[in-house]
Amino acid sequence: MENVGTALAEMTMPQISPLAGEPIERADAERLAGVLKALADPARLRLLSLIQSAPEGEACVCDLTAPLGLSQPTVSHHLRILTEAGLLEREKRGVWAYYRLVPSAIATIADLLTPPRKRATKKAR
Amino acid sequence: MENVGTALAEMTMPQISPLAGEPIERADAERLAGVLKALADPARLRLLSLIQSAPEGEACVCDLTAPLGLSQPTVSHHLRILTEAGLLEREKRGVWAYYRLVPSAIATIADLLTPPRKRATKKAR
DNA sequence: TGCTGATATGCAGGCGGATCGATGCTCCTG
DNA sequence: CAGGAGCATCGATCCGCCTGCATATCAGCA
Repeated sequence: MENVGTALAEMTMPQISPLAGEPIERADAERLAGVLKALADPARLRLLSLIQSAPEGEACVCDLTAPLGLSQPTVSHHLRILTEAGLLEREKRGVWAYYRLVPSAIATIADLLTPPRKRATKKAR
Repeated sequence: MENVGTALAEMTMPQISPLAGEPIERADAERLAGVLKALADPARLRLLSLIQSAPEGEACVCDLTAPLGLSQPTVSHHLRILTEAGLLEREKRGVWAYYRLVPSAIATIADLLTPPRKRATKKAR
């Protein structure tokens, strides 16, 4: 799984809804599962939460290792996975790498999981 | 991970939002990750989709093995995981076991993932 | 009661992933 | 330019999980 971020974009376009009327295809299921796999980890959920609640909505690696209780390589690893999933964006300023979350990405996932009833016509939001 | 279904219920009550104002705790992150792990599998996503799109919104194991291309024990295994996660409910009628999905469960997850903007009320917990 | 069909469970192989220590790379600073 | 700090990558280890085969369990039926 190299670049799931594009996979998320591809799912957003045709507006695939796993819980809509028709069964999803194997490829779509694998794409969505890939993004969900990135979310389905306690450390990564806490990372997203920590970054979102940071002062400017952004945080660098050195700010995240301590609260998580994980080593710096491990934190970098998780941030990499979240970034490749399209959930985080990375901006390097000087020696620091600042991460902030991509709001539309998570909103898209929430949308995909929302039962069809609530998804009125098409592109909500 | 024995009973994630109750975990989802516990998360629903205090209305934990991983992307709300405050960072989530380790235990909450693990509970949510547990439910997301149940979702983060192509076979299980397709199972949910197949069951939802079935005639009466329900399906038995024998109807699901063929479309998935997986063995019957494997399908039973996945259905078990989804059921323990609180995403499916099982009803045994005669020799068959009918599965249907719990709408509120997935709606809850989608809600938890929805960015804080849309969730006006700030439950201080 | 004995048989058959539908499901569930046990067991084992194999793969992917989470983690850490060591190391390399880049940029700032003196 | 040399040293140091912040991060990413590499290699290795350990654990969990997906899968199938074999088997057990249960309900209906002759």
